[in-house]
Amino acid sequence: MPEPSNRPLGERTNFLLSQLGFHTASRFTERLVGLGIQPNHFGLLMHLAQGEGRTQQQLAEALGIHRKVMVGLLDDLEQRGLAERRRHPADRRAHAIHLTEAARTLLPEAVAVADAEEEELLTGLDGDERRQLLALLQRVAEHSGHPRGVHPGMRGKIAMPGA
Amino acid sequence: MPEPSNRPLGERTNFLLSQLGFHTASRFTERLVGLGIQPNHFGLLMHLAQGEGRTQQQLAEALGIHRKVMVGLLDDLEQRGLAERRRHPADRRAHAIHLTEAARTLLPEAVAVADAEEEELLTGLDGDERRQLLALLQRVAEHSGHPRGVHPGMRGKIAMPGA
DNA sequence: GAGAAATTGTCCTGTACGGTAACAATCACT
DNA sequence: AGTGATTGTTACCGTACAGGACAATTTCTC
Repeated sequence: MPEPSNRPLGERTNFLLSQLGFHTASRFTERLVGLGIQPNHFGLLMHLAQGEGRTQQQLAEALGIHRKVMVGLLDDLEQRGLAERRRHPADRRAHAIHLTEAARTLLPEAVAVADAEEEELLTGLDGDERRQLLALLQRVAEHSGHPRGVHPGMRGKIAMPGA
Repeated sequence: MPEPSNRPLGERTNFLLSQLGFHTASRFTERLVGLGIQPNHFGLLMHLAQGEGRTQQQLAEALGIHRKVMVGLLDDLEQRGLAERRRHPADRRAHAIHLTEAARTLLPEAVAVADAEEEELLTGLDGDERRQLLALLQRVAEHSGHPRGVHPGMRGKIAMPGA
């Protein structure tokens, strides 16, 4: 076994990733409050935007969460007027999930919030450095074995300090 | 307001940071189970290692958490035989927190776990790329305004999928 | 086709956790 | 000496998550 290194936490890539990831997520959560949704709602909406009519089960599987959680998420979205459960044309047990017009209006705003968050986070890096960082993170993410664009924190709301 | 970009989540730096940060933290949590502690315990131990005898209040302040949480953390550590509350020499209300010998044995093992986690995470990047990534993350962290080496997730255990 | 097994969405229950308020003991200031 | 502030702790409450159970339907098996 290699002997443990003496680096402080602030010089460890894994610690920095966790720290910054938590920081961004919290910030994003705060900024989304104005739109009346949470990050996991945003993730679900994004997923729905690229393919409607799927069942709750399919959605849950794609996002790596349990069906039960999807029930709650869709309850939220439906009450918020952003999604609707229609009858599934082929399976009368299942629901076909669709976005509403309101969702199509809100989604770009949420994306703009994400853009603003990213911009604020990356202040201090120039264009080249941003591209470098993005590319490196993509390589690491690729190797981590996670499905692309699926956030492991979807199983549960992201903790928001001081809220 | 700039128009929202159409990039998928997997091409957004903030999303990748959050995704990877969550991933590493979960992995670290899992790996730490063998040592009988959690990441927030680890953070506290690391902090204690570079200065014992402080009061719970001082520790809580340094780590950005509430006194009440520190009570629970120290209860855990004390029960685990890793820290002890001694009488404070100057203030009879306060406790002076010290590490035990067991902690001094365990801490390097925990650091080794962190090292192993980092190594696994960064497989796929060569030495130069690792240095680049670390430097970029440090710059971003510097600008984020967080105290160095303090994890915002200390206020609460990091969620561990599937546990 | 008829019955058995699996699937979908939902609900209920227990459990754990975070945050607020309150408390006794002690210190600091006047 | 007395009043207010500080330290550590406990009790309380509301929320969130995992597990199992459930009716309605589909799919498989014979």
